[in-house]
Amino acid sequence: MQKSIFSELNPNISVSCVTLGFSNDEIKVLVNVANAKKKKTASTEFSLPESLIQSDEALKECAKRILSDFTNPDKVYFEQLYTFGGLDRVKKHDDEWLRLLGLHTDERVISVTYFALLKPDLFVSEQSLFDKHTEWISISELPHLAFDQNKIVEKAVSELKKRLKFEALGIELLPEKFTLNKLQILYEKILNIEFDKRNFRRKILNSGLFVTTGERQNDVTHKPAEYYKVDKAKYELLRKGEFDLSFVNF
Amino acid sequence: MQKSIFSELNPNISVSCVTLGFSNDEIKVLVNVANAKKKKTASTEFSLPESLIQSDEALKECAKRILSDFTNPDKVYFEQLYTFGGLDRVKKHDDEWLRLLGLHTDERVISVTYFALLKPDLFVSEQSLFDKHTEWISISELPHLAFDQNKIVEKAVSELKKRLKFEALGIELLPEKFTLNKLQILYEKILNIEFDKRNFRRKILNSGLFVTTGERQNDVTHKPAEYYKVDKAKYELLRKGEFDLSFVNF
DNA sequence: TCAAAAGTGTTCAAAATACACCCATGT
DNA sequence: ACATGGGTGTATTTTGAACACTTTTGA
Repeated sequence: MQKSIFSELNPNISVSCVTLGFSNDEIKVLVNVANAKKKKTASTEFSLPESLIQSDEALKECAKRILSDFTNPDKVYFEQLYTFGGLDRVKKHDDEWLRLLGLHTDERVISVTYFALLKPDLFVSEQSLFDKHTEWISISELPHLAFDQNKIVEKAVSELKKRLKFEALGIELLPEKFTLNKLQILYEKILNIEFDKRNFRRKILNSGLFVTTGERQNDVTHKPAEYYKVDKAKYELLRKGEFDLSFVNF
Repeated sequence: MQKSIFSELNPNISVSCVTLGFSNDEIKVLVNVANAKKKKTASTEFSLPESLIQSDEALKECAKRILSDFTNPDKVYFEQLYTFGGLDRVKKHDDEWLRLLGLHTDERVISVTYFALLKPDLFVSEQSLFDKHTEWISISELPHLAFDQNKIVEKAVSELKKRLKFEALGIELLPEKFTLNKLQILYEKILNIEFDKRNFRRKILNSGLFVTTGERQNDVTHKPAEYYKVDKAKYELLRKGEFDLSFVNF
């Protein structure tokens, strides 16, 4: 962050982003690592990307600014999650982070959190992440994060879970084209349950939300799977509440 | 509000409350009326109860302080809804309201909104509400509210709708004892659909969440209905996610 | 005896679940 | 030829939806 931005920051309001992704069949979250260039120790400090808000900046713009560090915020699904505003938050803060953020322990800070879902093609490269001290960490092995951020991540994951059923939100984590098997694994990882392959496929296809691309895998050492994509028109209707997925019960 | 409180207010953060109730078989919302003592005109100003936050006050405490004007905040169900933080909000503000709140049009304000569900026995009297310039208004005939508050009310109602199915949240709007018919009307008004009486009763009773009190209506000019109540233990589990209502599909 | 709401069961259609084998590909 | 994941159908059970009459009370 440049000094010129710092000078306009509102010291009472910050925005944090929980960014979720799906790679190697795992749901992952993007975190900053304080001492990424040293080797990780018990005291390695992980934290969510965040920033104080600028005086003339809408909350949503602030979230975009944070996301723009590692993706194209205009192509990413994100929305507001929750606002944390207890008085005890600041006292729990790690001094190093406070300094990084330009905060004083005697100021009350409310944190507006956003959650973002990244399709794999919007990932920045691992090298670029490394340069930024940023890493993908699987939510099943999440370390302790700064402040009360573990709660925030939990909330984001539980929101994703809730909205998978009626809004099929999980597809925001998949590339444009995907096999039904990847989709099933995604659902299984988010919901933490396993599905029967035949029943899963039937329900998915009956929903009418997915259509085949006609393309198939190649260079795989087994029967190549067909690639599917989302029916964009139906997905739009679904997000607007004008299309009902409720007959598909996972 | 006293001056001593004003002096500690943070001018950038406000809290608003959407308070919902159920009376005369209608879902209602509690609003402040600017000129309650004059007769209502097209220019009558309605708005949600709100306040700037005090510098040393948690968001939740601020919501409680607002609610305490017309109910006992310790006995009321309430939770955070959404945070509005666009830059255009202030410019839309009505000057009179700005003055009441002690705001300046050139300050950015983010509004953290809460929604509260009041059981009928926690209502303050109509007279007391009148003295406070506060009224219950049916959500089906909601007038224009100040700022962007109509959106906030819509969001609260849609949250209630979403969570009726899996968390049975609607019962926070009912008294301790209620007939299954009242429960059905409540569900119908929230979801805006009608149910078959027999199917509704079967599903409700199969859910295991409701138990009979053994008491019946008296002084009614028809067959007296049985009073039911919530099985508190199961309701607790439900709220914690450890009890599943998903087999009851409304 | 009338009006008004309470309470109660069955039938039919749709959806969920459980379950096992053959297929296409690269090596 | 084999290892790997892809792809398919049926039978059973469970759940949802539609539907109409009798009961109890106060006036």
